[in-house]
Amino acid sequence: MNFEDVSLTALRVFRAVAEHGTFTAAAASLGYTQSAVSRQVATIERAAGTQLLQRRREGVRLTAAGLTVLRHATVVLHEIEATARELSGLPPAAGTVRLGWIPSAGAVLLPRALTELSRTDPGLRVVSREGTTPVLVRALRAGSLDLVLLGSAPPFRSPDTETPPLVVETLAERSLRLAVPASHPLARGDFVDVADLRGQRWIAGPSSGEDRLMGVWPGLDERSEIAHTARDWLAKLHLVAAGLGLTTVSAALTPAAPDGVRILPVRGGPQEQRRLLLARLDRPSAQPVARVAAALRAAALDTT
Amino acid sequence: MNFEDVSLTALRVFRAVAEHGTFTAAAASLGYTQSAVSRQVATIERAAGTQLLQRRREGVRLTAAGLTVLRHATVVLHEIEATARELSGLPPAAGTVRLGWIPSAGAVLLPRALTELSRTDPGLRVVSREGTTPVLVRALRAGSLDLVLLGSAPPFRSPDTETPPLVVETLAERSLRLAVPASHPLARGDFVDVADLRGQRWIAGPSSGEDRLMGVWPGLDERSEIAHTARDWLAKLHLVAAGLGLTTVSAALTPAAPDGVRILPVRGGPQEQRRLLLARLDRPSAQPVARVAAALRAAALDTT
DNA sequence: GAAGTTCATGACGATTACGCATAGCAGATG
DNA sequence: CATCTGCTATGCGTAATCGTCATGAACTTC
Repeated sequence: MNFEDVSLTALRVFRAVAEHGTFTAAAASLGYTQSAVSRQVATIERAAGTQLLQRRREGVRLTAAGLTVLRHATVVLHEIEATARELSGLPPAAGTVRLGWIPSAGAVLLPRALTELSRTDPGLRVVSREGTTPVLVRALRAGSLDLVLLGSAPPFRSPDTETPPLVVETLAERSLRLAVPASHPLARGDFVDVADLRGQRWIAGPSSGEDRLMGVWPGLDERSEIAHTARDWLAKLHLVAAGLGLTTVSAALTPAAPDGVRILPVRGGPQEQRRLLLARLDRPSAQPVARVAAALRAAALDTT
Repeated sequence: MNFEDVSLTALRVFRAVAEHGTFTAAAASLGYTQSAVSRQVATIERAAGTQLLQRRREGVRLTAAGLTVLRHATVVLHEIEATARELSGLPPAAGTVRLGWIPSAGAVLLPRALTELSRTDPGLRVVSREGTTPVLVRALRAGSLDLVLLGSAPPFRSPDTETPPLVVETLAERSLRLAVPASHPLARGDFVDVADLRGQRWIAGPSSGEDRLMGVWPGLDERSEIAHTARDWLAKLHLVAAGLGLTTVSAALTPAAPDGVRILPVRGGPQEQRRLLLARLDRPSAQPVARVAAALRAAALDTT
């Protein structure tokens, strides 16, 4: 079987798998069973004559050939969708930009950039969605997002190691700060000393994988007590406001801190920097995408 | 049924129909029966929700929607083929240019341009094929040719009236000439007077459609005797050499005239001009295509 | 070692796609 | 006017394909 005999269905299934990272999730997103996905992937791999996916316990990873297929598949499927749109008389819909963002970019940068955009480019339509870094990166590679806002911590590795590499731009570099209840003794000054952080109670992020101490000040070698874990920033900050613990927060979130929470720098330890990244594919960006990127860049400068 | 549900097979069939102009010819080129083609076209039209082809007695003609679909289909199919090539480890094969030409461009211009190209761009591969104007234009639109050499006579209408229009460039404008046997009384001078053309025997081209007098000097209102009809230039010119008749020929063919044939201008009538055109789609041309176009342009100037 | 992931696969029913044969239609030809 | 020769459309039977269900195998986590 030749690759030219693949079906569009197989390409769609493959794209969904690439985007969601597992057969099961892809199946759910398509309304198929996992079995159907498995067969379609087997078929397309037979057609390609090579493995396109490395099966690993936690899901799949694209091989080099898989990336090649994905690159072409996104073009093909996009073209089909564009044909359908044109035939139904709709405009080319080239004005819509799809943006992905991590939660910590959603409270300040995103609304500012979008507000500004709606003033300067009222014709531009932006649809956005939140997600974790791996989810957003996969969606970007699968062609279902045009731009992605990501975070990065030292040693500032690239968000993925695939080829071709993503085009990544640093929008801002901010120091990591501490969210402290206004009523807390530590909140009296304009900064906190790292020595005072031992023995505090912490509100951590969801313990996902390696960086399981997200939310706890880095480098505290003593066993820190994690009192609560939460993913949502509003919840985290209100837990802090209620005096239930401390948490780390990017300086960029300062303007969004609710009453009862102070965002303070920490002195005495190594500089803890966090970067906000804007990533896209290495294809030439359409003009509306470039406008949104520019607005995000401007908004990031604004919040300095 | 939505257009997004079309199959690649349907797109391929549709492209073949657009290229060959009839269901039957498309079926033959694909190794299908006419029945299968008819069904696939019906399916894709149902998916598109509109007629894509006007059925006429002599074949089909694309509607506006049909052109839209064709445009996208060529992209999609090209992308699939590129994927197949990449997966089999071959280079992107971006160095191959597909050129179409009408017979009168094949004897002089084509070999000159290709010889020159093989000297200046040895890495460039050109595959070419001969065809009639409508066949070549359809093949160009269907994406199976990159460049097409065409002829044009007054009133120099565009080779087709579809949208988007083809990008057409005039490579040369030559006067129409007369091929005369060297032994013929008319061959004594350096030109022929139009008055002497009455009552001659002619070697015409195949009587296809409107321009059924191709080969006979235009404007001879009397009934001219067509002694032979031939499509092939070598045959035509050797029929002339054997004294079996006269025929018209573009001045560009002069260097290719065999012994026993003189190519002479005709005086006394209106100027009969013929243009050699180079046509391509309105998409931006890849660099190798531009090289070939440049070589053709240069060769056309050379043969002035 | 039990439970919960992951992907793979045999069996089955519904759909689809093809070729064959034939019908319908319009212009050319005698 | 009848026939012939292009063209496309369609009824029918067969063979391949696709998706679900149910189950299995490999592996991590508790």
